[in-house]
Amino acid sequence: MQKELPKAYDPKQVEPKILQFWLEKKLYHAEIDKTKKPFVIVIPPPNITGALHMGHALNNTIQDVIIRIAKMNHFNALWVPGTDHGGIATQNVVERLLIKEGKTKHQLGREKFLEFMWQWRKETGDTILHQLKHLGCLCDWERTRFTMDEICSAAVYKAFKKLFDQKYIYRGERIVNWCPRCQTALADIEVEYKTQTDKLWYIKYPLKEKKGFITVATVRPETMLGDTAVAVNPEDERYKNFIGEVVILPLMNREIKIIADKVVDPEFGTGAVKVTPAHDPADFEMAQRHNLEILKVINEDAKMINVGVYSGLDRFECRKKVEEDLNKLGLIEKVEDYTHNVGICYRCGTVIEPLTSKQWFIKMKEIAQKAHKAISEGKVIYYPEVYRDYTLNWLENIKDWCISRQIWWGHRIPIWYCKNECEPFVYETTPEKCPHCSSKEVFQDQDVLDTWFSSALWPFSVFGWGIDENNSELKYFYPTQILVTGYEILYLWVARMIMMGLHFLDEVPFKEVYVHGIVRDIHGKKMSKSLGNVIDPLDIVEKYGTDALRFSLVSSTTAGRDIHLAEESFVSSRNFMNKLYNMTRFIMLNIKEEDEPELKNWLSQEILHSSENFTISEYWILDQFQKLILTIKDYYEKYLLGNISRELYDFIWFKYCDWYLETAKINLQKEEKRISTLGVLVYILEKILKLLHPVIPFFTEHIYQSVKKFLPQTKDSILETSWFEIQKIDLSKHKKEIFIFELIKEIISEIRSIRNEFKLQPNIKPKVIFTVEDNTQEAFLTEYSIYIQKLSFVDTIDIVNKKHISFSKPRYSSSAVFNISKEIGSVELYVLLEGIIDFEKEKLRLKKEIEETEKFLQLLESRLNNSEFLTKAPQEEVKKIKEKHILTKEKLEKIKKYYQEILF
RNA sequence: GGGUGCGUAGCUCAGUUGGUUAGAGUGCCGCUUUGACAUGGCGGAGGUCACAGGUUCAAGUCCUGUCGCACCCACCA
Repeated sequence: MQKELPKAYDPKQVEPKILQFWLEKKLYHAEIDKTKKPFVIVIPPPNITGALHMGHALNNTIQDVIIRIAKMNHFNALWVPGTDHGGIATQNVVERLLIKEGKTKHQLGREKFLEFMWQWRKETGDTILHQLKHLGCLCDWERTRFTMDEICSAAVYKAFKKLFDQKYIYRGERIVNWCPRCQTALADIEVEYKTQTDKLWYIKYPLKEKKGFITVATVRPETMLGDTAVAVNPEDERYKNFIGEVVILPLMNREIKIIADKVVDPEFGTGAVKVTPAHDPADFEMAQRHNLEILKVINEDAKMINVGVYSGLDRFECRKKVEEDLNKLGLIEKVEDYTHNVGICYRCGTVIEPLTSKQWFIKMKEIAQKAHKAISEGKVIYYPEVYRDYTLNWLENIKDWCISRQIWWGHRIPIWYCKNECEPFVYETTPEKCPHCSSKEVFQDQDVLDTWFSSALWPFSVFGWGIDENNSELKYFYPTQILVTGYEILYLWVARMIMMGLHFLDEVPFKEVYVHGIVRDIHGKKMSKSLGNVIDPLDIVEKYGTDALRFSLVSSTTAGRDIHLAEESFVSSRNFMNKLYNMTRFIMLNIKEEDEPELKNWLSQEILHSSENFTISEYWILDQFQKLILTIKDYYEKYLLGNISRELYDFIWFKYCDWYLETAKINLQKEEKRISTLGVLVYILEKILKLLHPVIPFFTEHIYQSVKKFLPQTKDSILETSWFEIQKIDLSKHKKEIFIFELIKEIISEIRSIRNEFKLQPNIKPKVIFTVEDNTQEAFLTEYSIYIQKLSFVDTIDIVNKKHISFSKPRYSSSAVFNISKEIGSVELYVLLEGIIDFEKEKLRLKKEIEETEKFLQLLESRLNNSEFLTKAPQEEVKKIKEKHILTKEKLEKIKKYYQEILF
């Protein structure tokens, strides 16, 4: 390293070069290697409409951390990237573009529109992958897939064909959420609910055989035109005699039956409910159970049909008309206000019309059971665990999957119909003739598959399952190791991958699922353009650097919880990068050129492992480092990546820099200590870099390249080294040194505190006196007083052995007592403040200290007076409290005595 | 309506299996340009751990209830 090093770290200088280096070395690429265990992640493919947002940044950073750790743990790590065609969402985006150009998709027609889609996908579809590359993501770019590319489409076709042949796929007239504006069925998940207050109408339906009425309540009177029954609860005493009776449906004058069904809530309304199977999901189910007629009275444009004079009216106009007509007939018993949820289209806000239509479904029950079993047996492990139970619960209540969508963008359903109404058949391309009647007039289903159908196959479609299910890549890389995802697509996607993986390959698609939360703003609100609270990851990269972005994201995560992000977080991470940079800079600037061979020699001879001849701060930092490693190991096993980052931050900043580095400065002054001090500095630096690398890859790679020349064993890239190495140094014989350094730290903090309390300017260096009671104490204080002197900015340190010299307490001073250990006893510290301090302030300070100490003593005594504590608490605990009690008591007496003296 | 999670310093959050006087970042106050770093250093103020009970020698941590917030599922006329 040059002498002229900038004082601040500049990621913009570093990141492009490092990225280039990785790409050129192809460190991202993995091939089949039977000597190594594979560790595979498939990316949750981002939608091609997407520009990178914070959610992507989080999701992919986590994956990158995991894949880099795997690589550094010497697995054959592979991360497969790709994008998703995104169905409705993408079609919408492009449709809006077209509208801006004054075109609609209907004007263009299907073929032209799709051409436009593909063109668009070609131009903008991979933007997000480029952005991920710059985020440092170590995806195998040579394996980039797209859900509608040849490889993945082959899988879609094969899966569809198999499911069809196995009779899992069926076509059914089912009730779906229909958006009359968008003209398509919507998945349940695509329906939003809005709370609104409407009128609840109580309508009297005349009985046919008897006199009187049965009254039903509804908020949608127009649907009564499609009623095919009235239902009551079988247990409802009021209506027991009505079951089986026939009523005359007003306005339509149709006869409909009164049936009994236990879903009817006797508490609601009148306890009797009108049944409109074609326009209400619950009623539809009832109709299935009771074999009711399903009468469609509202069409796809939300206009009334099959209802005589009402036909052609809009559903809301019709509502008014029905109300009027019922009023005229005197059939409205009463009207109440009623607040309820109304389903609306998540895209346009139009009120959803549930209606029946022909859709393709997959029978899910059997397939779900296999998944349920596998998850219960622990074949898929969820982090955090709660998500396993959510998934199991969902699988238990699974419904058939509606896989047809009335849009154009997607995999067109490979079903063909024949003019002669033969059985529909599956054919991948255009068939020449109907296989049943050989008619040449065949036409393909108009619909496309739900976008999640191809997503569900993703973990194996990317390895070419669709083309050859026995290919060697699939055999080697499948099942994958871990899937990283947000909890919002646990059912839509994750559960379905598990089901499809088990169904087609008889193996779960991944062994582990890492579930993370959603990135929100600082107040917990979702980031959205309309709220104006979006933080763009690209802006953050620009301002603070990629590593700062990554570090903030990773260290903010805690097991499955949402992240509340504020820009300050990135400032803090940027500062940490700078701290890291300057800490390295300090070490580099202290290594002279002529030191290099000696230093390298020192590091290679593993003198370290002999665990002799270190200073106390070195024993201490090596001990702290050992503890850090064990903690990290523990966290890694539970994938607590946030905790790992926070631990590293604390260790580096508050231990390595604040304390060890400061003492190292002192040791570097001593010629005989120079090399060993530099040695320990570099030893820990190297290991820190490796541990940090998965989270902040650019910075660590950059520094590694500079540190390399001192290291005995190196690789081209830090990625090729080991993430994790248990330290081989045995520190068990040096507990005493470690303990002493802790004590020295305390003493230094105390003196600093006293300095601040009396507002001593830095140029004022007071004298400090320690009183000790024996030679042991004297010896160690003498040995280490240099640390105290330098780090707390004091002039001289006198050590008075009370055995030999009589000692009278200095008048103007501030004191403290340090309990070294039971064996060694305690030492007293006096900071001489004569001529410097305000005497009155000192009295107040002492008074406060006495109060605090008394309070603490009381606490300890109350414990020791508790006989049950003495017998039931662990012995160690009791012993600790006892020791503490004795020492505190001594301390209190001393302070009190001193306080008396100072009062004259 | 059913379920889950959360409520700890002004703000955002850590806090393992219950065990000394509850921590960090940020903000605030004071001191500080000393040869790694002012994107820094040192010190400080600030918390009845939502509330009420209970279990325990001991509860931020376990149990019950209440209130508040968020989300998931269902969407029942």
